[in-house]
Amino acid sequence: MRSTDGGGELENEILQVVWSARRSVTAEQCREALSRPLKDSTVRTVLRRLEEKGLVRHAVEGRTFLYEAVEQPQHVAARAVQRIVDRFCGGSMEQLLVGLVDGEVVDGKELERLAKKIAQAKSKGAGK
Amino acid sequence: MRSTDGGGELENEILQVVWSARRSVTAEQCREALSRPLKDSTVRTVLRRLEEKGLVRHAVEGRTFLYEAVEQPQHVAARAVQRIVDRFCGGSMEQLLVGLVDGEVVDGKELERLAKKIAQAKSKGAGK
DNA sequence: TTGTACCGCTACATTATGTAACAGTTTTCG
DNA sequence: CGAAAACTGTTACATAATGTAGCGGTACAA
Repeated sequence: MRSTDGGGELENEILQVVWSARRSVTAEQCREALSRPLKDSTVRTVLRRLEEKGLVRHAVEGRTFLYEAVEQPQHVAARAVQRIVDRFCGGSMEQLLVGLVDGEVVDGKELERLAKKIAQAKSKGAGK
Repeated sequence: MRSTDGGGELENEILQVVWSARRSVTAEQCREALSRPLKDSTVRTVLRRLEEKGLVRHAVEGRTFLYEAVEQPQHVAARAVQRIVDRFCGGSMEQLLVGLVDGEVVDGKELERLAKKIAQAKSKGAGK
């Protein structure tokens, strides 16, 4: 296995479904939530793979598997970004940010505003 | 082809070599720069694939191919981050930043400091 | 002219991913 | 009770990306 990311497109779609569920979902519910009509075995296979990757886990309710996400999407995103920083920015978060602004992925001023906002929220919310 | 990223490990290593070169490199120079002993045909194949992905280009000097990077690593990183934001953060850069701070990939204060620094540098350096 | 240095093309194994069939086991309903 | 339904476990197979090379052709150097 290459990474602990969402990997392929279908895996990603199903992961989104799991995340969008208030609490947990069954394979069948996932299947219904998808746009394309896929066989239930297909959905179950993908869910199993996501579980192997540690992205979802399941509990057993009666005979049914109830899947739920292990991490919040932002955390998965954070880990992915960490890898990017390591791979392409020599581990420098600053270089990444410069690249983001430079590549117009985010506006400089906007980035500053968000950073300030987040830092404040962080300091206020008493470090757990 | 799945993406325009660095893809696999070897592709990434070779891409790093190209980036680390002051100007351009030959397949042979790449090969020498790698830790593992690989056949030159292997290195050339990977360079060709990187070129197909638009990550490097080559010029011909005499009979030799001189490879150079098309984009700066930060730009490739920026594109990768954009995809992550789309996939895992509903397109919200703010959510990503929150995730980064929350996941301790970067400290809140540090992020703020960097953002400020970058915004300033940006405004000063007159719009390109 | 004979290596050598290089390139173009082809090949092949492994892994990730999409997609599904089938078999086995409980419930459930007529 | 017996068959259909609902679920899971297992296995399969095709396509793509990637790692890793082999070979054959050609131009250039000694």
